Amino acid sequence: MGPTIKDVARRAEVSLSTVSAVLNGSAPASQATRLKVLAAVAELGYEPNSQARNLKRRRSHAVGLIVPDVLNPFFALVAEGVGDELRAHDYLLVLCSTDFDERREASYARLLRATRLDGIVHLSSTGLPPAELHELARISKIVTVDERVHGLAAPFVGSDNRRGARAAAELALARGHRRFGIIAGPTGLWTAEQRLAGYREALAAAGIDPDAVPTARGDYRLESGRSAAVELLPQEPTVILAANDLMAIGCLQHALAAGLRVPQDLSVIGYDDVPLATVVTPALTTVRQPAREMGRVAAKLLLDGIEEREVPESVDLAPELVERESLA
Amino acid sequence: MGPTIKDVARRAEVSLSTVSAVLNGSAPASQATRLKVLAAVAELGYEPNSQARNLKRRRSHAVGLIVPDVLNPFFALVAEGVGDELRAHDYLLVLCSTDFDERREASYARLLRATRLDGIVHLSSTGLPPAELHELARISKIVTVDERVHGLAAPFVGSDNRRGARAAAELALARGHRRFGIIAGPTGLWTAEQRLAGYREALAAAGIDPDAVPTARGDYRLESGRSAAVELLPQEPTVILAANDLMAIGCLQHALAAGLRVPQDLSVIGYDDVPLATVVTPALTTVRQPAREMGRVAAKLLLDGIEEREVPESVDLAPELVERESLA
DNA sequence: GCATCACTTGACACCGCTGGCTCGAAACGT
DNA sequence: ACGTTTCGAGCCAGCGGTGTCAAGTGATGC
Repeated sequence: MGPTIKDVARRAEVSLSTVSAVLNGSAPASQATRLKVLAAVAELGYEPNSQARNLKRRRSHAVGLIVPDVLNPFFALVAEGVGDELRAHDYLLVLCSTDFDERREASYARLLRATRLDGIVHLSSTGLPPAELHELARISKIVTVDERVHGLAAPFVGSDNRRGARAAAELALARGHRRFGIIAGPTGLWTAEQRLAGYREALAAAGIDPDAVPTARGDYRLESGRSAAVELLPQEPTVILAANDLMAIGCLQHALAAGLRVPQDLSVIGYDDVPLATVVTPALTTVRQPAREMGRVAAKLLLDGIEEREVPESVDLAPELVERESLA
Repeated sequence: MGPTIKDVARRAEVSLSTVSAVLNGSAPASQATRLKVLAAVAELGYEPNSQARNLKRRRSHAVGLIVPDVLNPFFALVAEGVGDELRAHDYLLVLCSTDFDERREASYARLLRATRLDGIVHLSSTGLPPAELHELARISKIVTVDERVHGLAAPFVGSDNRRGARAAAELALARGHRRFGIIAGPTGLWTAEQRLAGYREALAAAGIDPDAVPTARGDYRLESGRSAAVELLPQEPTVILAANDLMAIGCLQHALAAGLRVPQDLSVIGYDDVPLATVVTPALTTVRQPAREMGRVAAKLLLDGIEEREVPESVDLAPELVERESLA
């Protein structure tokens, strides 16, 4: 075992509390004692045991991040943002990847509850988290990101998905497209519904009946974009609006494989602007969500809450259209 | 605050230690008391405070993962593997993303040292970690993954990079290629050097002088693959061997942009087999590293070490050639 | 009916650190 | 010169558990 505060006290020939006081600056100390203590700390290579400190202070100086899947670059970006903010404040990040599995999420919620984390950043994949999470939320600070969660009274950080989607549709309209196809996200997910609503709103405003637009549902994963394309292409749209980039790319691949030229024969617009969007050919025109920033802000809100500062009910970041090559 | 073991004891009308004994099974208890205790736990919704338990037991039931960048899908896969294994044993995962910055790595090492984690999984980006990490390694269990670390006496989990690279080069040779270009990884990195050695070995065995093969260095990132391509293409190779997929893709993009057809005019072989490899067009022929498995094994080794079981010095997983479309 | 034994149960001393409170001494005021 | 304030340092009681150890219980055997 490493040296304890007791060893330091003995070595510096002062009492335990004096060492503690010097190290935390929690009580005044004379220059002489301070020096003695610091010298002893250095000689011993003493490092305070944060378990003991946390127990006493009833804090853990750590926050959990519940996320469906770190392989998804959007989530990974959010995670990075959260991590950046936490590191800046010397908080630890406990990563919980649920792999879209509700049972795992529940078991994590239990684990985190026992762990007495100071707070949780929650990124839902279902919009309807298990009962355990509500339980956790009652005793722990929590903030939700990106996906609104039903019945969870927690600060929310996201972007205006409806507006972003509307902008995407309007751009396509402005380019002269009239034959649309839509790949929506999973039913019940707030982001998915908002984006769909945004698309439909813009189309309706341009005099196109949204109900007449071929619409397929995907699950936000690449593969589901492919299947959606299979469904949509026979209707011969000139542009497909996809609720996220991964599905847009799946769609793109299927279209390419089917011999269509993109964007000449078919245009595709994604959503999120994940790094991947620039590496596919043609590079994806999409709506940028400031994912890293969302993570950062969420962490900041959480830290504010933990340190009993005022926290806004919700903060919305602005989505931003980014034009690349997949729209003609 | 939530209920403590004291509250449970009072409610069940037994002593503190009885509750503890029942909950941990550390001492025999009659069926009757057990039931009383369990009932009280359920009624109160009691959850043991793991901070207190950890302090007493001198364990944290958490391990740290030091990784350069979770956005890199290879690292993310390793992280998933580590996370899977840890979750199965109810260990927490503390994520430390260093963003390739040695100062950050050092500051994480200090933070982790104070935190008394049970162990560390370390994935180096430099092969030469800061002094703080060596310090940390002295007092903490640690296992390294993928990248060998100089002067760190810790179990290692990786794959045989030399063999994988040789296999890639041999495949190209078998397809009749004679004009090679190589994009190597950063100097000083074990994986990079091993892969380069593997390529050269195979070429030499086929009677090609490795020193005469145009070779560029990249930093494992996509952009560096592009610049390497700029350097290499004028030499008119028919195939380029890249030390990882990201650089291979960068190279691919540049080649495509320069009007070359892949694989007809130029073949490209990557390394790692990240998920991205299948989404680019043409899909990348590459050498698969079992990243998730590596993470899982590393975590397993670490857990074994923590629980004082026998741990092998090093475990090597087998790389595997995966043929797709980028090789003609 | 009483001693013995196997089994339970409860008291208590920590784990390492914090912080309120007390105490002594020096510095100040009148 | 004495009482009062001030400030630095030490004592000690926790934080919420765990696990050892000794005492207590009921059942059993003679």
